[in-house]
Amino acid sequence: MNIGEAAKASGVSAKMIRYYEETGLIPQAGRTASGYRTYTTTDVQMLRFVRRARDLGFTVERIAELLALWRDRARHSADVKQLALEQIEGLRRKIREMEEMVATLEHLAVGCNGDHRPDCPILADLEGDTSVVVKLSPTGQTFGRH
Amino acid sequence: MNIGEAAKASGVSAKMIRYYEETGLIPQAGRTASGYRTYTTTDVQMLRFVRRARDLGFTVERIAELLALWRDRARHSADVKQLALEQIEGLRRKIREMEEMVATLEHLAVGCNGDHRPDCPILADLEGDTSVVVKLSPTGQTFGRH
DNA sequence: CCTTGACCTTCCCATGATGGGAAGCCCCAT
DNA sequence: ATGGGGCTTCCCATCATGGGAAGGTCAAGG
Repeated sequence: MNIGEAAKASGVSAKMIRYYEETGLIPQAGRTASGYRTYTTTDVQMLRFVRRARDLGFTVERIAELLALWRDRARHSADVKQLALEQIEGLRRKIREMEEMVATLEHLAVGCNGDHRPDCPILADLEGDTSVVVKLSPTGQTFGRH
Repeated sequence: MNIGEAAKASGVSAKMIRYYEETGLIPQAGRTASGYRTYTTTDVQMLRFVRRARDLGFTVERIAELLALWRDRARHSADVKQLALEQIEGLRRKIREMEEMVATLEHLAVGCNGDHRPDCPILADLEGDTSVVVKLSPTGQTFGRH
């Protein structure tokens, strides 16, 4: 099948399929006499694999490792699990960072009247050197002033 | 003061200060006769403002709006609050997405032995068309199979 | 058989925020 | 006056993705 069909069947855009091939994430596709790329159902399965891994937030670099393990029949499931756990770790770290941002913003927003007057603790905080950074305790309670 | 000092005082790298100036986020700095950029304490305050807003995850585009409000003495605090609430909204959305990824990965990881054997539900899921996507209910419980 | 429209190819450019590095000028202290 | 560190501009790279142009290909219908 052509790249367009493979794209539809895998959920990966034709643009990205070419990019993945160019960067070596996936092997070079077969070609027709006239130069069109051709894809087998196995190729589409691999593309779906990549797509799903992207949906789970893996970087292309990580996906290359996952694909290598996928192809390796003598793999150790421990290695796969390791990658998954590291991914969870990384996601959790980013989540925590963003939760801290949310907590700080909420803290500032509740103090803001939100009316026609100009006074606003949000701007005051951004401006001043008495910035509030709300840290999250493990219990989810907020505290701190910095 | 020179750009290096301003960078140290504001926490924004010299590279980024030039970039912000070039893209119009901040006004063009003054120059010495020989072409060096010069910064006043007011400029540094503005740079700190930008820095803090970045720390809260605002995009440069949003920060431009915040700076405009900051400079506008006739602003309505409602507009500032609006920006903050939208920012919270956006962060929450991303957090939710990542939490779903984490939930799915954890679900898959607990089913993986993590030993020397090759069998691994993580790869099986990525590969197959019986992919598990764990959706998060409002109570934090997990359910669903897709 | 030829046209038409949809598809494919490669190549270049852009995103957003950041950093690296080179070539060349400037400033200050010794 | 010399040396080292700071400044200038300019170009390139990141990461994953999309847009678009110029040109070749394929299949269906007149």
